Amino acid sequence: MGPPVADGPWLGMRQSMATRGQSVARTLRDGVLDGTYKPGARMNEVDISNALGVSRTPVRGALGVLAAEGLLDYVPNSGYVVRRYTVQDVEDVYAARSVLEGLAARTVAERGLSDHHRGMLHKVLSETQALCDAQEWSEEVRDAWSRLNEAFHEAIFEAAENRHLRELIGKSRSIPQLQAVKFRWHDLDTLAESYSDHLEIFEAIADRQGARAEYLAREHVYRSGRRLIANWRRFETPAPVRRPTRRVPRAA
Amino acid sequence: MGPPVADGPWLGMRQSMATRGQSVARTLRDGVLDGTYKPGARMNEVDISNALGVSRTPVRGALGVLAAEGLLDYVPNSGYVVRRYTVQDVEDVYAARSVLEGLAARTVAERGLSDHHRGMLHKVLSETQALCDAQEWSEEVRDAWSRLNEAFHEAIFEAAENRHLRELIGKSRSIPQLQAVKFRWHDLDTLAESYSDHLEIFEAIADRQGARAEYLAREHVYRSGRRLIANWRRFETPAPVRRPTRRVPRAA
DNA sequence: CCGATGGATATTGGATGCAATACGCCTTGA
DNA sequence: TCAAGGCGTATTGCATCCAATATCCATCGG
Repeated sequence: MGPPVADGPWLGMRQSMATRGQSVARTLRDGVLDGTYKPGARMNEVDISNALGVSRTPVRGALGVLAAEGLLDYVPNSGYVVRRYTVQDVEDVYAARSVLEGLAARTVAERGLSDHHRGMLHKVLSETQALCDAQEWSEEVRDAWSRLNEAFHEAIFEAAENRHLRELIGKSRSIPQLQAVKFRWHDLDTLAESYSDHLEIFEAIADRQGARAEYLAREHVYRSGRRLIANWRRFETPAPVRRPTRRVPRAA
Repeated sequence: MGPPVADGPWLGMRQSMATRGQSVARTLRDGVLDGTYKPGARMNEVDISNALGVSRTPVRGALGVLAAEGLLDYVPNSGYVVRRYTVQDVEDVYAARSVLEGLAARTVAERGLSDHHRGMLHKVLSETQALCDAQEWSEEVRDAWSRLNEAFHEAIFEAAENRHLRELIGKSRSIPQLQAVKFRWHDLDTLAESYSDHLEIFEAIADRQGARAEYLAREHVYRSGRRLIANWRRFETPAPVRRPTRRVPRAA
């Protein structure tokens, strides 16, 4: 691990990027979102450096960025800790998300759907309906539904053509452990319910019913939030018995 | 400027903070918001280091954070540039802000005002009324009004007790040059109009009229946004004649 | 006269070493 | 037995050095 490093295929990097710093940031961000790094966990710079095969410099940069994104808490001279979202936090996030998605839906309804976005939404809805009609439930179905749900909402944000709105929604979707918790308790009934919501939202948008689209989107997100909140506690990592201690005694 | 640095009173630092990195971040953030660093300007690490009397290390950290906050654009291997907000961007921001402030107002109306927040709002409104009644207009009046406006909205966010909402609103208020542009064209009429808006919002909240509070807040922010947008172009820095070039030839 | 090409150089990216800080633990005293 | 203080050490903060990269500019070829 000398200075030049010979640029081998860095193990631990999920994808090559422009700079090591960006690469590390992406790796750590994914890790926080999917629960690899659990809420309350200390982000030790040296450990991460060793794990990713880089020096502390890009790691420090990445940690600062993730803290600015709200994924980590930073305590000067102490370090970075994965931020813990309480049930209250999740409620707050979804309250905000619901009005933002409402805005997106209304905007698209008023602006009108382009053929491109109409096609995308139609495709997503068709596939979702197929999933519903199959009347089967499995890991694969759940993942497929997760992706379709993502795609539906994503298409609406994209059609709204509001850069700032995208950034805010992105922030609202960046919750530690969210990927690990979301959809975990879903079943065929909730799938059908969500599909029906999506269909109504789409029709309202297509019919350029701005106020109705906004209301439906808000309500849809609100209900999704309720489901998530009802299950959040069950997946919470246990409370921090001791305050996040600085040093973890090594095995040796 | 040797390694130990003897910790003198660093010139250029506006306030001492826990770490140099935080201090630099705050200084640069203020500079971007108040227009000291103009949109499109390159943030040269060496120049900033020299200006602030620190090494490049904390500067680099701060730049990464500001980029994550959306104040700077980052191009790998090229550097950081102050993000340029077009009229479209400002429209987008205010579209989002209006629904977020609407949410805040509705939340407070439904939750009910604590005595503390009721007192704060009352105080702010009284002072604003005094400002209106004086029927004078000056730099000082404008600044006072700016602060009172800030305080009014801030009190409502605080009363909403929604941490995430606060973060999102904060992001929506972080626009380069905003401090330099905002309120610049205001006069006694717009002051009176805004005061009247604030009063109505307050009364709706106090009367626990959630839907009405939401509507009024949305509309109020929307109108403020219209005013800002109408004047944004006039204060825009001229278009970048050449693409943001990497190197600026020195005088020597 | 204009476009391509190859240094020269400014600037960023990253690694390393050292200083500063805070935490854990042990000692000491009552 | 428990509280207070000091020491050792892990860890972060920062400065500096070197490598990598992109831009600029001069030169060259057409």
